[in-house]
Amino acid sequence: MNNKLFLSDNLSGQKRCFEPCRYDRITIYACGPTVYKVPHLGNFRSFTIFDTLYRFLTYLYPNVIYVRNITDIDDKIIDQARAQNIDPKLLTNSVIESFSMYCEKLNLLPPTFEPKVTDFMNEIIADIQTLIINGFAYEKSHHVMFDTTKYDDYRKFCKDMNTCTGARVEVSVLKNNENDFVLWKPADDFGWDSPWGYGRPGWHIECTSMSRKILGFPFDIHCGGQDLIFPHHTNERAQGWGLCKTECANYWIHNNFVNIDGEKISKSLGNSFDLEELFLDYNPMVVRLFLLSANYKHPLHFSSYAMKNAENLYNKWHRKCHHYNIIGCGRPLQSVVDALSDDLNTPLAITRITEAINDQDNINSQIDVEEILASLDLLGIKFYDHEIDKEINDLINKREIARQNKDYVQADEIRDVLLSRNIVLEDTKLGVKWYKK
RNA sequence: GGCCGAGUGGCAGAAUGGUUUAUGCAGAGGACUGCAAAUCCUUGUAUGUCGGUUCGAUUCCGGUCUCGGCCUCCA
Repeated sequence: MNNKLFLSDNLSGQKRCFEPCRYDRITIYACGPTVYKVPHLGNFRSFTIFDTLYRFLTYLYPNVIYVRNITDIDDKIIDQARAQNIDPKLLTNSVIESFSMYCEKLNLLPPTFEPKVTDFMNEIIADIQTLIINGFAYEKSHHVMFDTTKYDDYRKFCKDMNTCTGARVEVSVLKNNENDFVLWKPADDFGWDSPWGYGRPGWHIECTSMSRKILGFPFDIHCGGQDLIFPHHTNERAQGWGLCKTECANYWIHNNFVNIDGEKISKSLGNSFDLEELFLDYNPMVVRLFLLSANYKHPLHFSSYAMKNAENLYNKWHRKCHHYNIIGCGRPLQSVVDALSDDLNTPLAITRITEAINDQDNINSQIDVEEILASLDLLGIKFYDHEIDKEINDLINKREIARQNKDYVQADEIRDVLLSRNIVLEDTKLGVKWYKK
């Protein structure tokens, strides 16, 4: 492997050279959505970043297994379903459908596995039993709690974090220790039978059971939003250790948030908005480019100005490249590979692509065009398909005839018609070019 | 209160112990165009603050200020 990949591992707090467990089987797990509501732009930043990581790992290694789960049982799902007076399954299916549609629009590759929690209930129950047997969990009033004092390394993620004085914590009487957390809890309805009664799993055990079953411990990379560091990933480590006496993952990657008006976008803050609204104004590829325009560890500020920036850049790329529809051949630019190798530096990769595109000589060279297109593919950026092109090209040809006849009225009419469909024309010495606004 | 992260031009956002600090957008002037658009050429503006290390720091270290995040809902 010529290119060494460096990743900021949050557990060690250091940027480390990536050494996979096995070169022939790279394993990566990303915490996916809880489907009580369609994920918002901030959620999709995470999925887009890890999709890009998946794409890059796939470029570097022959076989990459990418797992992104779907949490389809949870208190919020129950609450939301009750509020709408519908079956939770109906709710989750509908949200999953929208989620999949947005994933497709944003050109997120399907993960190798996309497990649902409800399909892993046997594994979850078995894992909780194992934790009890191994002495890491205790049963109390039909609950099963994880005993955090049994795991010496519990605080590695959050070192000296004071968990007591934060005010938001109410220590339940069920807990033997303040950090203990729920593995299983009783449920009135929407539950499963278990040795501890009818109930459902706590939030953290599901990812442990699914990742262990599908990937095995330790797998290579565990990723998610930075709000998951504590408690979710902290507790996953504890559970993994309790089950297997091993780390569950070798690298922990966390992305920063999308901010709007100086605050993170969040479902609970109520400042999130549906991607559908965004897609009315912007091409999904513009949204993807925006989401990759900042380093994943840094906050990304959402504004119409920032979106406009991304749109302008995308249009520029499109204008220069979309006529070269070459797919699946060529290697990406070395400069782009270098940028991504350094902790997935997507803003720098975007810069490198722009530099290459700005260099007219490159555009005249077929091989370099392929390099640019392969680089765009690494970032998951694509242009349009030929079907639409044909209709547009027909109109453009009609307008060219009008222009040759100096019938500028008709020529401008056609241009306006296309413009109303957000197609912008350019008359160049090499012919007419168009791009989509 | 504890812990973590971030402060770069009008905006977004990279990089770097050193003669000239990207890239894109926006601005100004010019070329080109049936009109445009795009493109090309020219062009101005920045490293929160105070110290320290150094021949030299925006970059390393320390203080400080500001902002954001986590502290059992969260990507």
